[in-house]
Amino acid sequence: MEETDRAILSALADDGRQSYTDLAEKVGLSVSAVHQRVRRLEQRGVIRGYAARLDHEALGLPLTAFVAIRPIDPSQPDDAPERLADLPEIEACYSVAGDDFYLLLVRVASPADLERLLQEIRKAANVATRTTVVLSTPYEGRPPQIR
Amino acid sequence: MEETDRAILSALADDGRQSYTDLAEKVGLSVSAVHQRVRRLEQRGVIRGYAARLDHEALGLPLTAFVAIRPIDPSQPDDAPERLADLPEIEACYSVAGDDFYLLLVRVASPADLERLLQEIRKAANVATRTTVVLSTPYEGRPPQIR
DNA sequence: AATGAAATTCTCAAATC
DNA sequence: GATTTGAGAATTTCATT
Repeated sequence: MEETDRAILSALADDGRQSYTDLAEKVGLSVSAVHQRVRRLEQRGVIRGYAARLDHEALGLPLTAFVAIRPIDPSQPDDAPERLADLPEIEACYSVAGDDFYLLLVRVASPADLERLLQEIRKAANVATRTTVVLSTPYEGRPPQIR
Repeated sequence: MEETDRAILSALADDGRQSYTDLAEKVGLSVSAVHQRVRRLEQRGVIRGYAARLDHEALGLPLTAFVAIRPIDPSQPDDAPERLADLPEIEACYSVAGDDFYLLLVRVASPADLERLLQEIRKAANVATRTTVVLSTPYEGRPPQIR
């Protein structure tokens, strides 16, 4: 990874909607050179896309939790991620080493909604759940180390 | 939250860099009406910003882990998040209910780097760590439920 | 990687519903 | 109060050097 590309990626991680004009000034290249580099980073898959960063609280989803899940019957096929994929409260699903099989990151409006979601998760994937409620989020979504 | 705003937020969560022209077509309004709504959503803090979604593997950070931390000495002031804030491998820090105090999401290049990072975390914040390695990520960063 | 030019988009005013 | 129209400014995009 080259110096200029790193600068471009850092700038776009911080503000994904800034103009190529601004980007060009920051990295010290012409607009078209920056444009070409961004195109290449997109095509190489280093940049996977762009997303608005939305405020969960403002969207009415102030409650975040981690839900560790484990199959009730470990002999059954393990297709929990697919079975849970259309529950929109689930932001992420990680397959993990250790006692549990998957770790889910979920966002809900209230404890009542969390209770309902946990029931849905257990039913949909035939799993036991262990939930860790998030009390506050000192920081989240920080840009990855670019080197 | 109004129907049109929800459509705008969904579209921008999916592609944060699309033009107002495209957005306007999707939500069935004029370009300037969409522009004004987006401005308002930004000012209200519903849209907190825009970010490029970067590929950790392409950036040379193929190893993800969750690190639960707990103070060695619970009588000391609890300022772990600030003490850990300048470790760039830490993408997120959640304060959680339960046995642990904080849950960190970290990205590193290798098991050796994870080992080094854990030592740094323990030293910087005077904490014990319990680490859960992520084996794969069925999905991550899905858009929040917008209603 | 830079230049230059055409096509598109952004931005903001005033007018309209 | 929200949306549309219209026009000038800025940006994106691409061919050429």
